[in-house]
Amino acid sequence: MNKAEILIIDDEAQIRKLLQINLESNDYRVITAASGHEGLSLAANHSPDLILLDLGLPDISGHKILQELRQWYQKSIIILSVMDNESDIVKALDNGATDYLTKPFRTGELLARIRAAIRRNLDPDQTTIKVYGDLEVDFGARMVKKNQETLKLTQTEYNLLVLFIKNEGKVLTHQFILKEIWGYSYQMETQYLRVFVGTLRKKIEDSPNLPKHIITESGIGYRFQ
Amino acid sequence: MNKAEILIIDDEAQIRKLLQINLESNDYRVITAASGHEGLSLAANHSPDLILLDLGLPDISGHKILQELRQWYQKSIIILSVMDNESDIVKALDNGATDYLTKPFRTGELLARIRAAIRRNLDPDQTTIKVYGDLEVDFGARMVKKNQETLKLTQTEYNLLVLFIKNEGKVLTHQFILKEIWGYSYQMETQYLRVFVGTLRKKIEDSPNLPKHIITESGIGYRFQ
DNA sequence: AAACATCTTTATAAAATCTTTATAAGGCGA
DNA sequence: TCGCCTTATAAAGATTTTATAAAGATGTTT
Repeated sequence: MNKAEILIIDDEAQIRKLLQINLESNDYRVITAASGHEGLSLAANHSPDLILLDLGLPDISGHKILQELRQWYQKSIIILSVMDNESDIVKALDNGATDYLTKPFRTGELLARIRAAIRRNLDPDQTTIKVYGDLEVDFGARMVKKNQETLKLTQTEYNLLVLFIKNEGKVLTHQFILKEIWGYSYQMETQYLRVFVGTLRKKIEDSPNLPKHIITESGIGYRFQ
Repeated sequence: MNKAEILIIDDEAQIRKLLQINLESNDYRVITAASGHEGLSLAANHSPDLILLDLGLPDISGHKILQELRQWYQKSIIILSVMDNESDIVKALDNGATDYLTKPFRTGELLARIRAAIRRNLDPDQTTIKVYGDLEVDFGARMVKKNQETLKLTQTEYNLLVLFIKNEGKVLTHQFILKEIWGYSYQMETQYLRVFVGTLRKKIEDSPNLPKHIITESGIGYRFQ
C-alpha cells in the first residue's frame, strides 16, 4: 500500500509535532517545514499529495505562498489559520485553496477533510491499456489503436476483440465464441463468426490473409496472440 | 453568458429565500426543494452543477440523501447544517460531501466555497482555457470561441461540450451523457442527445456532416477528440 | 400580449451495422 | 489430381441506429 505524503508548513513547532503525530498514526507520510521558504522548497522537491499551510508565517505571507504553489502545484492545499476573518478565507479559496480550517480545529474533522481532499486528487482514470506490438487496446476509453491511429470498431467487433484478448493464447471454439458474443441460441451460426473475424482482421492485421493476431485453428475455432 | 445551476435542499423557507436571492444576484441559476424527496427528484431531473444540502430535513435524513445522491451524482455537494458535532461532519465528508458549513454561515465565505467547489467540478489539472485547433473553451468565463468568434451556446449545449472535453478521447455511452447532463431519470432519452449533438456540431464543426470533434460511435455513444 | 429563445417531441431520410446468401479459396487424405 | 470439408470474402438484403428538420411546448423578455 502506498502511503500518501503530506507537507506541513507551519512555524509553530508544537502544532507541527501534534499534526505529525496524528497524521503518521493515520498512515500518512509527513514532511514538515517551519518557514515559507522551506515549505516552497520541500513542495518542489517532494510534490506531496497534500499540503497543510498556515497563513501566518514569519517570512512570507501565506497568501503569497499559496499563489506561488498554485503556479505549478495542482493537488490539494488545505489552509490552517488562526485568522477567522472572512476576507482571508475568501481570498484563500479564490486563490485556489482546497479548504480552509480555523485553529483550533477538531482533529477528526481535519482528518476527514484531508481524506476528502486526497480522494479528489486521484483521477478515476484506472485505464488499463494492453499493447500487442502495433496494437493498443484501452479498455477504459473503449478505444483501439493501431500504429497510433484510432480504429473504428463496431460493437460486435469490439466485443469479439475483447473476448479474444481476455483469453489470449487459448484456443476458443466457434461455439464458445458464439455463445459469449451473440448468446446461447447462436451456437450453430459459425458463418457469423467467419464474417466478423474477417472484418476484424481487416482492421487490426497488417495483412489480413496472413494474420499475426487472430489465428485460425481449422476445425476448432480461433486463437489470439 | 452560461450560468451554473445550484439546487438548494432546505426545509426552512427563510433560508431558501435568503440563499436564492444571494446566489441569483451572483449569477447562478437556482432551483429549490423543501424536502428530501423533492430534492432527490429535482436533482434527478436537472443534474445541477452543485447541491446545497441541509442535514436536518423532516422527511429523510440528510446523510441518507447524501448517500442516495452519490450513487450517481458526481458533482459538488456542500452540506449546510446547524449541527456542529464532529461526527456529523466526519460522516458527511466520508460519504462524499464536498464541503461542510455550519449555520449560521457568512455569505461571503459560502460564496467562495461554492466558487471553489464548482471550479473543482472540472478536472483538477484544467487550465482555464483549452484549445482544440480552431476551437477555444474558456472554463472560467464559460465561453467558447471558434476562429476567434464567440459562439452562442445554450446552457445544454455548453454543458454537453464541457462533458465531452472533460472526457476527451473516451467513448461516452448515451446513458452516461444523459445522466450527467439531464439527470438520472433521463437515461432512456437517446433522441434528446441526437438533437443536441446535432445543434452542437452545427456550431463547433467546420462541416457538421463530417465531424472532426464529436465522433459518433454507432450503437454506443460519442467520443470527443 | 407578442416576440423570442430554448427545450421537447415527432417524423422521416440517411447511414451504419448486422444477417444471410453465394461463391471462391485453401488444406488434406486417397 | 480429385473430392470433400472447412474457411474467407464479397455483396445483397434486412434491421437498427443516427441525423435533421420541423412542429409543438415551455418559459422569458420586452
